Amino acid sequence: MTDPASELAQFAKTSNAWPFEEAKKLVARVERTGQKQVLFETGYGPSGLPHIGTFGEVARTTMVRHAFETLTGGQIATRLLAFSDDLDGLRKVPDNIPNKELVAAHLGKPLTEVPDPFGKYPSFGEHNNARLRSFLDHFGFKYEFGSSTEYYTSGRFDATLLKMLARYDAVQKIMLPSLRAERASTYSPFLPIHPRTRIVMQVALDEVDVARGLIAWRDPDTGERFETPVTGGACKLQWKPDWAMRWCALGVDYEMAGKDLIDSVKLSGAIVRALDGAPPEGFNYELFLDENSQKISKSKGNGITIEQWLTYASPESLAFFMYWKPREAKKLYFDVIPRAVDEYLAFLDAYPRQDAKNRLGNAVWHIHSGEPPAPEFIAHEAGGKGTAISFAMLLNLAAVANSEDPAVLWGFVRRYAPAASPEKYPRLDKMIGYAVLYFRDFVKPKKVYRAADEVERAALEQLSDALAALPAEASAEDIQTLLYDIARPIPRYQNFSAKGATPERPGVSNDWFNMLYQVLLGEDRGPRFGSFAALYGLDNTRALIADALAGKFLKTDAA
RNA sequence: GAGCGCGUAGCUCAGCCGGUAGAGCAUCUGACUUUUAAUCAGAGGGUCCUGGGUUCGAGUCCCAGCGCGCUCACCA
Repeated sequence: MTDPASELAQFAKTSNAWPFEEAKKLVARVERTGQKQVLFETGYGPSGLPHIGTFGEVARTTMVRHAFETLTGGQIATRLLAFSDDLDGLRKVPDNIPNKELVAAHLGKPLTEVPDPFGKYPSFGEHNNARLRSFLDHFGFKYEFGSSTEYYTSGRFDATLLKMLARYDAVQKIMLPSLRAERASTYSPFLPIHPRTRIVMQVALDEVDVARGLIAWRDPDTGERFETPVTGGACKLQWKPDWAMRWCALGVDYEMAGKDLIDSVKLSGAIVRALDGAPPEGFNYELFLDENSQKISKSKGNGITIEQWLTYASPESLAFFMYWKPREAKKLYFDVIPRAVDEYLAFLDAYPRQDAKNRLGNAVWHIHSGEPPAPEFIAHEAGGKGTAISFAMLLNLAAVANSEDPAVLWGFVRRYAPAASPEKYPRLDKMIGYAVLYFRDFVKPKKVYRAADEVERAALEQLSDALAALPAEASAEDIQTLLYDIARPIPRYQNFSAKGATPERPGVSNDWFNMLYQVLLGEDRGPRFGSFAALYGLDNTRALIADALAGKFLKTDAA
């Protein structure tokens, strides 16, 4: 019998799309170990809010997960653990929170012991965990949430923690060469939580007592000596040993990380082996860069936020951005949005025409977990084949129409396809909404308007008066005729070589229309002006002329 | 110092398992002239960073180099 799932799996085996390449590593791992389940992990540091990188990591990991399920025909169970390192000590007060003094009084304590500055949760850590979960839920990711504090205190890590204590020397042998001398002298993989101040202590160890499962250390301020069990949440691990311990204790099979963590992955992997475990599969993706080609970091606040992206484009376009070439450094800034949208649409457009093998290499297959929606085609005439309307086209349209009103853009779309409507094309409708916002914020400010000279000024005033005399319901054709009649007597715009032109009734040259675009719209090209005025409204058009003549659009180079 | 990535038309980039070098934009030519460009037809444009190697054959694979960018080496 031909099981479609296994047929797909056969094609998947030869696919070189990166999620399959990644998933194949996991298939080899499963074949090696005979395990019946695969665990994916993504990490999260709850000292900040979830951001675009968090989205990228979960989205990409989900793509690998789905590729793996396809390769194995669903025979191996998969889990995705979104793990929050909320036992980590708070290092500094974030800028973007209220009640900073409240939080500042608890610096150094585990995030789950710092009060919530928003006053909604028992702790700051729990607040941010909740934000992470609602963030991931909002995008519909399937995952399980894990809290470091909960895992530590419940004893789930105890066995591995004791093992690390027993292998203390081996761990130090791995870690110390990676550190500078002054840091190495006090380095300990175990960070005891001070029993009185609750601060996560970074102190040199006095003694390692494997038999009793304890470490001994001294308070640097008072000199007082403490003995702390490494188990039960009394003690946390430095992050590289922590990562390794977690991989080992939970049996993590896959975790990806940015290229800034390449060395950390190596060190943590070595520690896992020292604990007789096997490090997970994974790969290093390139970092996102801001407009100046600098690494995007949450603390710097450069680049673009996920909210900003979603103001101007769909979540699918962002998922596409995450899919596309994860190993290449990419600028993550506003100007990449239109292209991401259009490439996504192009792949969506191609998908129905592709055979199974090519579909598996198509980004939209990975973005939509194997079930991309049908593309929306706008047909020029009933029964026509239709074309997909691109974001670039809409931006161009918004620019030449000079409009932030979706209804005006819809008017132009209907000129092309009379049967189109927001109800019939909901995704196009959304895209039009995105386009007008993008136009308003990024295109319009860069428009260059030209000042009208005396002849142009007179002609525009004449045009404005003539428009005022037209009935409000004047058709595009009526307006177009008016435009020609206004320009015809003006020598500058006369064109005697035009078809049907006579010396008594000259044609009108393109210069007339070009002037309208340059002075009124700040563009070298534009829509058929009669149609524009009809859609835009006669009063609005007159106001536009008045504003242009008043010099309101001219850049004042006051600097 | 170490690591990662990139280098293909004027610009932005594609190029899959090695088989005569591609697209969009830009440029140029032509068509259309109560016309709009969200149009139609066509053209030009390349030392695929350099040098070696493998191969019947290399933009593609391997080695070395050059250039550009980023990251790490304190914390996560």
